[in-house]
Amino acid sequence: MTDLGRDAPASRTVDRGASAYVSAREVAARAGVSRSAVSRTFTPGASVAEDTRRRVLVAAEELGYHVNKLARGLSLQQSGIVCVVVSDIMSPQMSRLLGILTRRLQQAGRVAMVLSLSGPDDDARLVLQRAAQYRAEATIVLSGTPSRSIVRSCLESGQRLILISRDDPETGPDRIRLDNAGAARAALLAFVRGGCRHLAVVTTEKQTLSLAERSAGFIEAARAVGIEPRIVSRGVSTSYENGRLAGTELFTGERRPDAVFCVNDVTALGVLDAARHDFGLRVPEDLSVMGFDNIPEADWLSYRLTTFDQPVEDIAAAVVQLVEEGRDPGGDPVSLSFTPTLVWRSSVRC
Amino acid sequence: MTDLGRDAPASRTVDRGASAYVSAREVAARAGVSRSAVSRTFTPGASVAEDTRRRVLVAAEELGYHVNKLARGLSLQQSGIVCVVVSDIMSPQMSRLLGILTRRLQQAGRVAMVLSLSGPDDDARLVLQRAAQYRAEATIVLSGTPSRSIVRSCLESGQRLILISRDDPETGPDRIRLDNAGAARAALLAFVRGGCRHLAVVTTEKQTLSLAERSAGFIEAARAVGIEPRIVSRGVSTSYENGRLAGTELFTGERRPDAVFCVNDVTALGVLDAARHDFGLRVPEDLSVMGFDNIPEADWLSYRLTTFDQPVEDIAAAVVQLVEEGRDPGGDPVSLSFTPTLVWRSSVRC
DNA sequence: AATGAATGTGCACGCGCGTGCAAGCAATGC
DNA sequence: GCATTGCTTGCACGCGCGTGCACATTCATT
Repeated sequence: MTDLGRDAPASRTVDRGASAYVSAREVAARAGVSRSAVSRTFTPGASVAEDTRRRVLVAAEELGYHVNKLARGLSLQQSGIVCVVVSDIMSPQMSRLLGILTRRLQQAGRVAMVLSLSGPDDDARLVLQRAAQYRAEATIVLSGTPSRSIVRSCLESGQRLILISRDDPETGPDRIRLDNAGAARAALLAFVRGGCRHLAVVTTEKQTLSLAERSAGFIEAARAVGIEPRIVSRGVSTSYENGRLAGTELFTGERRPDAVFCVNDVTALGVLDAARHDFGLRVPEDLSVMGFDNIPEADWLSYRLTTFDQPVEDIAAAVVQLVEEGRDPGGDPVSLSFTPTLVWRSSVRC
Repeated sequence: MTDLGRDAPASRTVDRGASAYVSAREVAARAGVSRSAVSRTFTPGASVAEDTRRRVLVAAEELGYHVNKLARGLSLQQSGIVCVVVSDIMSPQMSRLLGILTRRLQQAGRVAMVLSLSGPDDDARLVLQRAAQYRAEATIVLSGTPSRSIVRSCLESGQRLILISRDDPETGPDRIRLDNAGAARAALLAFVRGGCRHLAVVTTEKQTLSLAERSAGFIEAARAVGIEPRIVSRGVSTSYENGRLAGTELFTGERRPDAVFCVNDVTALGVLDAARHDFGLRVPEDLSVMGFDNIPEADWLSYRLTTFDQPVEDIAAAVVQLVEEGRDPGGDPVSLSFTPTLVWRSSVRC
């Protein structure tokens, strides 16, 4: 009565040295119940007698049993896996978003699978294919701009796609966006109010949607008040080094600007350092610099960069909610927009 | 002869709005072959006639089929999933390592599942449990210090554990370590050669193995040459803010140190900023500061921090190799050690 | 023409799990 | 005493896949 079926008549594949995970059948054998009972014990809401439940739990504990979520996902058709596509994890802003996202997904009972996008657009397809192979409940694209055909084929093959600050608005996937143009207008307004007239904008040669919106928004707003800003784009990615190079270019010639709007904090810090250390400019007396993202470094004493904060927590929360809701097949794709808030520090004259 | 079995008599579950992924059976029906043929087409090295192979590929393409790696993993007993346990993704060093790691894992045909460790040690168990549930081929622990009992129970339940700079050497899992003590000795030597005699070390109250080794190594080395360094530990985590606070404490009193060794770059930058901006000290004339990790920010113009570079690429490569090799059941756990290299910049007098 | 080898294909099983269905059992109502 | 109800439990099936085995087919060889 105590413990029958002591020796597990489980299977013949017992001696697998590597990854010898315990299966429910072995637990069942040890607990002297059927495998169904084990399964029910670990299924919330299933009907199991308190006695058997306890016996199963004891046996599971002793054997070190863990439900196989892969198999469970197979029958339930939901893996619990959410893929997150990123290219530059190292960048402070991306790692911030990624961190918050994984944490929240985890709290929601999901798990984040991070897919790195190495270089060109081409492997966007490979990465998304990977996501499909693991039957991701949703795929969140933080970096890279999958071509429209790729996006369509993903959607057709049953994948759930959530683009964050990616692509143009007319395609099919759910989208989360930032009011970049509005922020850029606010930036211009701040510069003008501070008395700056010689404006410049620093961006990169290869622009993503976000970056393009920011620079274009700034340029438009400037023109609307009769100012034609200088535009400097350096390098492919928004790095500190490219920011410094852009700054060097800006400050070398004659018409030195008195205010620079950077599409990105890291770039802005590069510009800032070039101004101070390479050209001996005083910020904000000689020069105002504004960034975007509000990365932690922007608050450091050496910089105190005025910038726009992305509501990362809200964005992550929205994404998780989208994932949890699921997607109704016929329904229109969701499109959410968030507003960055200006964080005043001391890199802009006011 | 062209295409028989046109309408897929697949299953009754066709109308699943959400995540309607295509299965091999439907592809088989469309291509007019058996499901085995489809399976073999996507299995490297399996025997398929060129003709059927093409037909299958066409059908798969049309239907948007992707092999279900969950199911494949179920029968092959290898999921391709590698879990990476991290707590502070936001920190530059962690995100650097994580980025390289995910990329290399991906190149090796694996996929990284990131598990965030929220706060206390307690949920280390929950997180590792999660890894087991997804039948991770290996679990790489970058943050958090799972208690020995947790580690043992993980190993017993068949999990493959790789600890990076974690735990003490006597437990069972594979380990990758850094020669922190050696680096600390080199740091001291550099200070002494630079003529510094009033030394200090900045660390945190809650130390991980790495941090403890660094501070202890420095202290020992200092005592070996007859110097008793001041020790300041601030806060729980190694953050910029805690570094700044530690710096404030160091520079406020009488016996101001002329050299500070920080267990961490981010902390060092906080100390540096406190020294320069809050106390008007000149670096390196009045004060030498050394950090650890060589994060990108350390190379920025405002800091130019002398620090130790972790061979992140090598570490990641070693981890991937460990994962690929598998673990022979009886064999001793692997233990690898790497050596950080001193990167000279201009925050230390020489 | 007959035989052997070689190649390709389908069948059926198992991987670990959830669950509908029916059978078992105890408790309750008449 | 019997019928009814409610709760457990085991059986059996399917989720999507890889693969051993047997069979069909083709081709070269004797």
